[in-house]
Amino acid sequence: MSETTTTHESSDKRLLIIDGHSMAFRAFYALPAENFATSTGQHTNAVHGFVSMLLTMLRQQKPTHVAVAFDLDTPTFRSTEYGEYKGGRNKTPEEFYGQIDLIQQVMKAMNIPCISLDGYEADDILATLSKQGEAAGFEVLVVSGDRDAFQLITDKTLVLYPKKGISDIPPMDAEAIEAKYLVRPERYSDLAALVGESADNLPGVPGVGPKTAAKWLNLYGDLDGVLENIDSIKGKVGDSLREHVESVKRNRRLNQLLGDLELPVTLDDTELGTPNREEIENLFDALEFNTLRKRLFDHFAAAEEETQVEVAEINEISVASVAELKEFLSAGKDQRITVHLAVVGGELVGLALFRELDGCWLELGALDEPRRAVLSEFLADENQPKVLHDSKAAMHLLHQHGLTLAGIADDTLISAYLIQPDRRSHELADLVQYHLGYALAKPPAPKAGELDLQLSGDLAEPTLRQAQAVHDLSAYLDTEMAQKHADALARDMELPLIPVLFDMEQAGVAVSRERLLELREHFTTLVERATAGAYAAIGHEVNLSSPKQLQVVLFEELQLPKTKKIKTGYTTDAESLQDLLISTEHPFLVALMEYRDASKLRQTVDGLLKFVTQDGRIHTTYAQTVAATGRLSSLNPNLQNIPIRSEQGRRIRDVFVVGEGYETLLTVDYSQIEMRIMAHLSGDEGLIEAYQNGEDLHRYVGSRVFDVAPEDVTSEMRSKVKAMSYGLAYGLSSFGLSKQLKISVDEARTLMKDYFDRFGAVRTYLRSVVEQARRDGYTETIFGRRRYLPELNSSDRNLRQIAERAALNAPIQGSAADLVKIAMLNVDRRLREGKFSSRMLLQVHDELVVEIAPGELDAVTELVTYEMEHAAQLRVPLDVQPGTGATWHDAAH
DNA sequence: AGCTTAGCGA
DNA sequence: ACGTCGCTAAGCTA
Repeated sequence: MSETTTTHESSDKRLLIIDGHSMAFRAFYALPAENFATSTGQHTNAVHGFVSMLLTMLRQQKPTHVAVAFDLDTPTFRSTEYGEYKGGRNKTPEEFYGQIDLIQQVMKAMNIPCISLDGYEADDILATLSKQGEAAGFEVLVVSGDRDAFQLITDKTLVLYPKKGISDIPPMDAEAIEAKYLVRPERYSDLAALVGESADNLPGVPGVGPKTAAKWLNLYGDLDGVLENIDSIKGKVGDSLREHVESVKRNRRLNQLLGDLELPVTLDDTELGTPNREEIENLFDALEFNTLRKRLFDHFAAAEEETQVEVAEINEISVASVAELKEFLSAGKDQRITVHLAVVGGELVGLALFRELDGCWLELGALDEPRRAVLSEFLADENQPKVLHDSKAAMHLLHQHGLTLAGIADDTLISAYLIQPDRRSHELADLVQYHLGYALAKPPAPKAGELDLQLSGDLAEPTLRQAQAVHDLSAYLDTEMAQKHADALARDMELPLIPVLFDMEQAGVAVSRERLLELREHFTTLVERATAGAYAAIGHEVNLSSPKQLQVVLFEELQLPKTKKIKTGYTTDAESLQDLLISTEHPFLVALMEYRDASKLRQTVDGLLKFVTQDGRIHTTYAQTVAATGRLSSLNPNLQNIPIRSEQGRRIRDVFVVGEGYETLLTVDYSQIEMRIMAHLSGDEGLIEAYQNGEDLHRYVGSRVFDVAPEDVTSEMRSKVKAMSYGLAYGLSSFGLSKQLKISVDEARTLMKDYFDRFGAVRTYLRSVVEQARRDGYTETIFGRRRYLPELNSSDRNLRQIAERAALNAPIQGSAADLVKIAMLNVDRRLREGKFSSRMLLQVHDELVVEIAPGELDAVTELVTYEMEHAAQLRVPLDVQPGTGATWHDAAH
């Protein structure tokens, strides 16, 4: 019997349900009627807009099933109960007549079912279909301009609610509703009943707006609760509510959508097929739709070929004059504009701007001053939302040309990462292929050494194509993010962090080149000394950096005992060398280990020297979309792995110095952040109490595990429980613990049992994390960052166990990463608000390094300490330790 | 160019 | 087989 494993990455069935009248009206008002009429005088703007919008959604959302619901003119149970229902609406414009019928004809030709039901409204059909879809395992998208649809929002159902026009239709999920109306979607109808809905001619309680209604609902649970407690509501609004209670009850009856209707179609009937070509041809001939005809057939031709998705034509707009450029940019006011840079050999040469189907190309070298000024203002305008792929890199490139980038509304690199944090690459072309299903052409690469003057012209088309791809990806990934509840994380954490990281990278950290050179000499001397010693010990030369050659020396020449097996023979790693030294005391091993240590440190110093720039500083790059747990990583160079543990290694930290014009360096780091998160997540009373009482955690745990008084915990006991406590967060086994502590497996097992006997909630928590992740397909941090681990259900035991350890660790490491990011955002905000000149330079997972401007030390220390301690309210206090000094080493404590 | 081994950090 | 997440360098093989 075969078993299908469910993937949680994305559902393969997606149902798109459209409120036909609602969207037809949107389209009607978005396009001028006078521009869309056939030669016989039939207006077609609503039809055109509707079909265009539908095609855009098919392209962006890729539904597998589609249906359109329409109201009928006949009375509904609502108008029967309440004669004035939807009364008072303006008369339907004359130009609208006949267009609904035409839309239905197009739908029929496209083999998309139109559903109406006598006595009910389209909204009830949406409700019924979304319920059916959810039950059948679909991801459901409801397209409606009617707020009543919000009550349908669930984990699996989103509402696409048009903001304005037909191009900006953001997905609304529970978080979005809550942010806007302060109640969960399931309470939205209660709120609407109190507030009233003018579009339906349902008057609410006078004097009661969304804020008051939300306050009541959150106080009493729901509308029934409000009505039960109606007499305890004081003041004028209370009187008003009591006076209008009957209309509230009526409103609630009327705005409840019916999800259990008998429909004339089944879900299977809504499966998206191919259009009837002949019918479409005839219909579009009559409607005089030609560009739309091509778009429609291109779309379905591509869908049919599967691998070959046709991409919409780009309407390239000339921006040769200031007026044209202004026009392009202002036509998109309040609308997101995608910006994509063309880079040749690391140099910015031009950029493409794109919105919907319109795009323009600007070559930087050919830009006159007036247009440059317009572009510069556009890019820097915080209130002009922009969409990019890798906006931090773009900020650096633009900065080199004196341009500032702000107003980043979306970054597809971030979106793709939040949806699939385990993916190693999020390159644009890969994402387009994976999510949108077509191959994005690469811009022509320049021939080595020659800068072709024609090249810039050749770049316009591919760069516009890339901009279009970013635009389409953004729409698709935004929906995916909403579905996976990553939208708030993007909006409130990752996107705001981009400019903060940019500033840190731009600032860099000052280093003493002199000390680096001294250290290089020093470590070189040590390397040479160790090398000579090693050669002397064996009587000949050998490449001490070659594990392969070392294996020959150790295991053949010297006949030392074999170490742990690896692919290429036997390992020569530090731990094994140490073991060999203990058992054989061979002098070669001493020299080899000294060589390893010294050459590693020299290599670190050499690496740093390569990255010192003209300003005497090192500018690392933070990768925001690499670590699957949500951490940042640092590269070119990596400043998150500068040695600290060994005495010799620590000396490297002295080369990182306070910059000219600044007073000192401040470092602030979290104390035991991951253990505190473990205490919070597990809710273990013992751990929580220990932290709340400010005890030495490892001593406290040691006293419980070994059943002795805290003062009798020996340093050996303490280090054992410390290793165990940390190991637990990584999925440590008793075997691993025994190896680490060099004790027997039995002893390790007993140790763990004693630990869990005293801190049972930790075991319960760790088990529940894996269980939950196996069930849902993902783990989640305190702040809702998910990591998808499909291999928890793998039949390969090895893969499964790796995934289990990742599942144990991800919420802990990830929550810590979230906390630090929140702290960084708040520190950055307050440094700017307070007009401080001090600036954040480095983040090392649980530590922030700040360069302090003269006179600001006390205030900034206080500020950073406060924001790190208050990044979130956990069940245990967050403790941080500040330190200051002229070098990174001196600032550490 | 890509893999393997090694070692540094949280 | 046996603890998570990263980055870089060197040797070696292709």
